[in-house]
Amino acid sequence: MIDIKALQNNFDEIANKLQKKKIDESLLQNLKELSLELKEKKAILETLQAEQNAKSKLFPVYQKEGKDIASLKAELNENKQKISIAQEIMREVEEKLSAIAMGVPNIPDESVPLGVDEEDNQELKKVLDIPTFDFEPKEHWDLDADQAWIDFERGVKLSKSRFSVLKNDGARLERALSNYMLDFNRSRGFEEVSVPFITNEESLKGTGQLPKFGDDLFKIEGENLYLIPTAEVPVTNLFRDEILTADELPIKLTAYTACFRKEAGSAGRDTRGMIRQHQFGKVELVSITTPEDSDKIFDEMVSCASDLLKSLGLAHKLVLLCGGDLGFSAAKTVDIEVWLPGQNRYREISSISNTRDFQARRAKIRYKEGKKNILVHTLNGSSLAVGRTLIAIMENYQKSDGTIEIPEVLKEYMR
RNA sequence: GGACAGGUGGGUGAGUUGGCUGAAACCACAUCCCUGCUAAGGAUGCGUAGGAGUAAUCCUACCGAGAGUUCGAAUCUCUCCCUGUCCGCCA
Repeated sequence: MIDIKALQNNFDEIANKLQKKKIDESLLQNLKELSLELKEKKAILETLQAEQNAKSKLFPVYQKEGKDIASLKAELNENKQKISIAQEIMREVEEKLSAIAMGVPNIPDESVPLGVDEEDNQELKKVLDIPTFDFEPKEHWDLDADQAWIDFERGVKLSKSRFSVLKNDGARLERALSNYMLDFNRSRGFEEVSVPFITNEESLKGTGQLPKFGDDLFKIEGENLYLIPTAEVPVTNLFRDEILTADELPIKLTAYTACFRKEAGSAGRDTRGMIRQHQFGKVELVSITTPEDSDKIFDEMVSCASDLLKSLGLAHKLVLLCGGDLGFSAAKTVDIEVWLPGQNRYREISSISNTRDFQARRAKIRYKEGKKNILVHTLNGSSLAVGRTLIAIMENYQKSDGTIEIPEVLKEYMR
């Protein structure tokens, strides 16, 4: 959630910054007015409540002194009516306010470039040269005809389209990759956690997937529970409603989870192959930091993911997302795109975001600085999407005879 | 899933004939004093959120969540959630 108080005080500045995400200024104006109205209505209610409290305390006194209670009681009964009306009014304003506030995206950083879509993203750097082949490199689904690593048909039989089954060395490679990634991240100071793949509504509100993006989630029928779209949800929410101490920070965690997405807005896109599945494995990085440290940790996370790809010998580039391409909760995002020779293009394989205090405000994650409680910064990033890494290895390590070499660092994980 | 017992501040734990209890006491923690050495003693402070005020301070809400009864609820009623124990079931 954005800082409503800041919106009251620096309206123009915030409205201006949110232009990058194409947010209508009238919506913000509405939000500001509602917040001021709420303050006003709340003051009215609190005055009435104070009166009720004070006068209620007179009852035992009157009784002791033998005074008449009836008139006082009548007076307070009347006041009680006023209170319930004031309460109703306040609740209405509050609901309107929170409905809008929960739907306003995070404010982009100063450094985020202007732009409407991925065309306007800014390339930061390329890492490793793209490999050359003395034959025509195949796409992973063609390659797979020889390997039989991925069984698309039977994935569909078991579930539906956009599900697949891994077999043979494909299945083993997936597990090797997950293990390797976790070990790599641990060597960079990220502690491993294992979390539920199903979370409740509160958690999804905390990280920003709800209430706005419910269509992207698989909901469990009859329960207030959802399949997680990313480990970011359970791992960040580990600290929801908590007040941490300064010396606990930064908290740096890594977790492997399956991720589940409806891909509601992606009809027809990437229907072939394993690029866009309803279920995929991902190793995630999550950091909880002080505001001062969050830029530094962000860079560490980007390096971690980039170095991981480098260690696998996979050429990639780092891209700074423009305002229009930035996600709902992110103030700043760097995507990492890996080179896929078969497709002859770079494809997203990781996305690292600093949400600043946006999620922390929603999830009430704070830390103690002296006597004050300060919102932490939360950051998350993939390191990496396992399925896409598998594809990248297939396409980059393919031989002219259709076999696939295993990257050196993974060999010990494949024994 | 069934039966019973519970859910109070960082922890332990008082508080049921409803009313100076937002919450005793103890522990932990922080600062200071004393003392001096890996101990002891003393003083003070120590929940969250919002609002008013330069500030001291004051007001409101919160004792698992929500609703209700009442002039007034941590204390009574209802619903839900969670924890423990026993039973059932199960990797």
